[in-house]
Amino acid sequence: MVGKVSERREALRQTLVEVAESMVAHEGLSALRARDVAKEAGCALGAIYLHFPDMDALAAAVNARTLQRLEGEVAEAFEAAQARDNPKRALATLGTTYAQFVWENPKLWSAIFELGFRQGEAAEPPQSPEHFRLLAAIVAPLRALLPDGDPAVIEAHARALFSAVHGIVSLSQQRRFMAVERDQVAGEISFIVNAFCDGVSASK
Amino acid sequence: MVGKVSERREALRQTLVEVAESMVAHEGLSALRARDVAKEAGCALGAIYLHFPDMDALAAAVNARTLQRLEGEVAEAFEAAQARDNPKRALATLGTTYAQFVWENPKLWSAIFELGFRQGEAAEPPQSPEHFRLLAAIVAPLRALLPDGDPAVIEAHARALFSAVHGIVSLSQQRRFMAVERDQVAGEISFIVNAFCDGVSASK
DNA sequence: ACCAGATATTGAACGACGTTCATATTTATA
DNA sequence: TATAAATATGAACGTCGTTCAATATCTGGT
Repeated sequence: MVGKVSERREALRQTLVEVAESMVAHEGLSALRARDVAKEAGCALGAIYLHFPDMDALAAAVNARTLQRLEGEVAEAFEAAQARDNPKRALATLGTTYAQFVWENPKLWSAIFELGFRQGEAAEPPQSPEHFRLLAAIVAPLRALLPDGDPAVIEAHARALFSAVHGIVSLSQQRRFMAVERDQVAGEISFIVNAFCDGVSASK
Repeated sequence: MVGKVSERREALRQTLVEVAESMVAHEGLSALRARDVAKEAGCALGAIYLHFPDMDALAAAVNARTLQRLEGEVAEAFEAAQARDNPKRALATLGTTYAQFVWENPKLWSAIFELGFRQGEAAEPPQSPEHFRLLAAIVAPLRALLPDGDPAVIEAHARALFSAVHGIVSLSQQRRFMAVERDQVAGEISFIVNAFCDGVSASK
């Protein structure tokens, strides 16, 4: 009728992910219900399971999209801010862009970790192009600060720096534990990034 | 029969929390089932709701215990490592002790954030004695590094430093996103703590 | 010691959920 | 068009958290 079978199959898969993404973005991961998704996507309840083994897999598809957007946006802003002679400033952009993304997409971002906790440890590290792009964007200015550094060490530092920024943003957004006040986040991120850079330079 | 009513009431409440804690510690928060708790605690299903408004409240009681233990242990190791003339070393102990607690109690620790995500933003900041003790333990060496610093700024730095360590440990334990490899965590925590301290000193 | 009235406890029943699978429908092939 | 294969359906199932009418227990006045 409307097209080839494989096309309609793929179209429904896309629709399911988009519907699910909208629900997670507006109501949170816990509001992602199979019956609601089916109704909104205009298919039968069981049809979801022709495209995804279970609801967690659908949620994972939503999370993969979010992660790609996040990594893409951060890497982009990061690269745009690359002043060749100012790696500190470039790295500070990492933090503020990450924080901004989290504030603009709090429930999509939460869903990534909510599902992660539910599924325990990840079996394999992320391997998307966006992920490598983001990692490379952090490694580049670190290499400028530490020209003779072991690449493996520099990558470990890059991961640690990103994780540190993630920790500040994460606890602040949840307002739990040892959270930094919201209006102090940007300042503290700059502070820690600058100190980190100075530490990198000094260890050379 | 066995004692006054109020005593038995309180005893059952304790039993419920202990049973729930054991379940979360061994099987994770998602394995905390009302019927299992009731059976294990030797009470009726409905009896749980005489002590807690819902299962999330029982989980929250477990989490409060975990958080107290965590904050207590970290603060203790932290204070024990206080070499008056070596605030860097003292602060590095913060990170390693936190990481060790997470590795020894992965599911109890996960439950704190799993429930947190489920319940959205916290309404009020934590106020337990252990929390203030931990905060004070971090503030003290920072004040040594920054004797004339504004107390509010120092507290913000303390929260940011803890959050940064939390981010490194958290992503590493989940093995997700930009996780630091497990055997590099201690080194990266030391690195970031040292750089942070140098940054604090330099900003004076 | 007895017995109401108050209080505490029980567990069957309810509704919502993810998931399954016998059935119905649509599509591809001859 | 006839027939087999592939695809979609949604009622039904089992498992949750939660409720509440029914039951058991306790308490204080006689």
